[in-house]
Amino acid sequence: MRTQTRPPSTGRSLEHPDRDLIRLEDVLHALSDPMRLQIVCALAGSEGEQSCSVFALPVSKSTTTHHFRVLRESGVITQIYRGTAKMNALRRDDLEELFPGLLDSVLTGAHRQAARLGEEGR
Amino acid sequence: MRTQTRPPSTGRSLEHPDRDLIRLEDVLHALSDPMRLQIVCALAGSEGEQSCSVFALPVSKSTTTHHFRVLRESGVITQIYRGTAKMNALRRDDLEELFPGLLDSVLTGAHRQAARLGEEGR
DNA sequence: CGGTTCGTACGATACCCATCGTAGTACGCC
DNA sequence: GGCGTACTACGATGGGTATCGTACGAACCG
Repeated sequence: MRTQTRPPSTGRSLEHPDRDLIRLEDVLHALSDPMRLQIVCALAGSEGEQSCSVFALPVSKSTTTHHFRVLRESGVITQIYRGTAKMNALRRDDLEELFPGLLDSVLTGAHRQAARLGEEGR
Repeated sequence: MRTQTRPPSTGRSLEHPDRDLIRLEDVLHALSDPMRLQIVCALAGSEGEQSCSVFALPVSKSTTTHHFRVLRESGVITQIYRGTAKMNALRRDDLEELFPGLLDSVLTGAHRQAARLGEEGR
């Protein structure tokens, strides 16, 4: 893996809940928004970190920031600044430890639903 | 199974979404409320139907009605009138068909979280 | 340094929703 | 018929939240 070109994280830091403080209700709520579910599916489909801007969501930048914050504060993703970009990654291990199988079943369900609705249900 | 003493359903009917119209976002939203998650856990713990009143939720009757309606309209439970009571049951088969493993992982996650938080996290 | 890119902060807005109380309906039973 | 139980309908209320635009900050590049 080519990690040598990845810029180091910068001074700015972001609050993340400790694993033991992640609550199932908050995770479910975070995933219950179509926009955020789409983000999570995209993150799961690509290994490693993705910047906020690669998703091209059909909402304003402010709204995008809002959704990523909800995902981070609920414990679904980690975020870190690298240069001007903010990189996002799923907290797969933490979620699997706390709620075994949950993330996978949500991702599978989302995938099946997209197929069932003919991709129009976005 | 003793079904002979169960009163038949009465004339009043209730709207339920067809299986194919159940949406993952709606299910996740329904489950993201602590009160409703508690209801679902209780329903899962007891086989068959349960009336609305056996749960003794710490909210008013109107609010209880509201939560059961959200669960029904999102496709998580079925409801049917039997005499004066309204009986509730999980739509296990439909959910399993649409979103395999989802309900089980949520239930398991809720159970583990309750244990982790020492039952105080209700 | 100046410009560009990426993301944030803040206020506004409109909508959603969890909660309640009160009044009412449906059903079973006496 | 009259009563009690179980649940509903409706309106109100307060808090949450998805959305936007605008103005700002932080880092990189030339």
